[in-house]
Amino acid sequence: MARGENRPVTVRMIAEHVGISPAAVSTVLANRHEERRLAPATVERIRQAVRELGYVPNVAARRLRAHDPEVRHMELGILTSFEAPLFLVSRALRELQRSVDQRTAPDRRFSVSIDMFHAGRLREMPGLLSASRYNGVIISNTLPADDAFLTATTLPYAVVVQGRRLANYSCVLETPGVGGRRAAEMLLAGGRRQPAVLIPALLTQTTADRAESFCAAVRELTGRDAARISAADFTPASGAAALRSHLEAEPRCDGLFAVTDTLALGAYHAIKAARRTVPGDVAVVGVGDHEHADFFDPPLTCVGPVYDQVVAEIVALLFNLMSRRRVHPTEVFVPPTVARRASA
Amino acid sequence: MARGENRPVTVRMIAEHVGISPAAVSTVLANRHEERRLAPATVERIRQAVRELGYVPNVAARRLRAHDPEVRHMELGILTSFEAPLFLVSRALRELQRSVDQRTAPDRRFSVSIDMFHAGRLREMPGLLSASRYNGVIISNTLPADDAFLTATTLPYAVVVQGRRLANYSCVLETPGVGGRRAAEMLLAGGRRQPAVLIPALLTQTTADRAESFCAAVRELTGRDAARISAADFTPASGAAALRSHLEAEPRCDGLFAVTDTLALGAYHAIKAARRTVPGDVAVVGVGDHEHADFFDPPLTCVGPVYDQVVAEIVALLFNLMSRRRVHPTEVFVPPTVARRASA
DNA sequence: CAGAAGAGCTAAATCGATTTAGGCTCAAGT
DNA sequence: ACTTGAGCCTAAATCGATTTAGCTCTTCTG
Repeated sequence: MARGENRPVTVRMIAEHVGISPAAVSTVLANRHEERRLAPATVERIRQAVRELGYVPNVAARRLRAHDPEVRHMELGILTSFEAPLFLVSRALRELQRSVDQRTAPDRRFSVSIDMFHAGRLREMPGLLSASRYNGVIISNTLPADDAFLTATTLPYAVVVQGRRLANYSCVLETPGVGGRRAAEMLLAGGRRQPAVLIPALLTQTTADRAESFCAAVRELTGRDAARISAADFTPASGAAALRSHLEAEPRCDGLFAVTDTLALGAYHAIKAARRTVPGDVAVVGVGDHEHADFFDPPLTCVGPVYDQVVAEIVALLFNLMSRRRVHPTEVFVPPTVARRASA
Repeated sequence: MARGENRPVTVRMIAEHVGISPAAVSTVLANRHEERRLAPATVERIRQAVRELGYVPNVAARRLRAHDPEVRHMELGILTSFEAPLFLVSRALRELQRSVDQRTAPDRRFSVSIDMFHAGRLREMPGLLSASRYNGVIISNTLPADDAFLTATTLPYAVVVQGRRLANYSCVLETPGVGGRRAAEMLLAGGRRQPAVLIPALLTQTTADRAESFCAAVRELTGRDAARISAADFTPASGAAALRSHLEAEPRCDGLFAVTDTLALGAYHAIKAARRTVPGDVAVVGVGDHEHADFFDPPLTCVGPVYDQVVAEIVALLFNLMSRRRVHPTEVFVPPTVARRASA
């Protein structure tokens, strides 16, 4: 395997290698050699060369040439991190697809895809800066490092950021300062005296805000500080581990705000393992408008924005940006609501 | 909004509209008019025209022109249906990304994205047939209609199909005929006399096989037929509803094989709502190597292939196909294993 | 007033693949 | 001997955007 000097293999290179025209190579690659009557021997030589040289088609070139010039094609993407739960993203995608299906016309088509980056390393995403991949994107689940990168950059296409405020970007997010407060109020109104918040080590802006507003509200309403329990990541396992330690250190803990549903699942496990009950011994409030929260045992009381509404706002904004009907960055806030179930 | 005769707006059209060269328009679009010293008035006229005409850049053209000719770019996709749970897909994506990160070199980059289709309507996916979107794809969660479409077609790029056998495609799937049998054996060995299987209305091939092999094994081992409980879809809610009816009609039901984890979650709910216990009154076996199954209450015993192994096989196959080291379709079977937990 | 400097813009090549129209050879038919 | 046709292949245009090299005109300098 030679490296370095070997540029990507093109149709032209194959043609030269075989001593034939690019047209013939293209014909074979498209499997149209029969109708175009290429000699079987030639076809074989071309195929051989294709294999030997390790040809990989350039999809951009193919698309450019192949597309119907009557149809305009819009490429939309949802960018999220590998580390984030895909669940919300899939709802966003579904909703985006719905909007897009409505707008699809004979002369107007859309492609929607999900792309993922490693949390905190959005800047390394290939093609992010080049405007050569998307007509518009939704960016979600960024960490502060990603936010800093975005703020320092201007992406040359339509962007809507979900779940955080960023200078110069259009953003859709939960009204800040409210979610955590609602959770705190619920727990305290339920007579809990030792409320704690369970958070992952890496916080997105919205998650951090939830934790902050929770702690602020607890302090304001009780004069004491809420415990902050830090889990290694978002998984139930790390949530369970973190809560287990906490319950040992602080046995009087009687109320919990878990900032993701996966952490809440782990928390349930730890609470039950410690032979306590939800909500009898420990009340739990989760986050979001989770489609499975009803099936937690007990069903999980949640605080969060109605997700469909968030997505609808995002999609509307994105299309306005792409059509340039809106030029300046806009912030849209969706207030969190409480879905009262059995856990608090 | 005129329709029909209006072809997509190109840079050239804007240039003609303004009475200037395409180069100038391109300069403005790239926001490089300062360094290239375009007159502010001209810039404004161009911007105006861009807005008026509703210009949408052609990303394929941009990419073709913009890319570094030293670097070969491979586009990989994971195709799955909107209706399927995204959870497994996200693991596949993560694993694919890992492989891809390893293979990334200065002269070799990859893009990986998830694309979704409506279950049963894969054929409507734009760009599927044209070879102008992907260098290689993994197709997952297809329904019989999609399978039929695929069998009748030859996609002009590397394809690996997950979870079903299709003529002329390379496939990776759970060893057929085994998973359901294991589930049946476990339930029967646990002394269950009235085992049932809970399935969604729309069955993928693997899911259907699990249900079949379960029923076959029950019949073989007991001489009686297992009950088939059909849920409207994959959601916990529909699983709960279906099982509720079943428990009313068939109160002696004491063992359940739920073919997806979401259905199992719904099943737990219905069983508890009927004031029965898992596994005391009803033992439950789920499917897969689910990262959250440990945190179900009680933890869910599962039958299924080790998912990481499945993904590893898929990725290996895909790369072999793309490099043309393997030309003929191959089938890879991954045997299901049992993860024994508390529910059965 | 010649020449330089700069402002403002354009022509044309280019990215990689596809496809249309047509060219050349040789054999068969008249 | 001349046409016809089949077989096999090529030249060149094309998709839409970007960029380099360079052109023209004005203004300023010495």
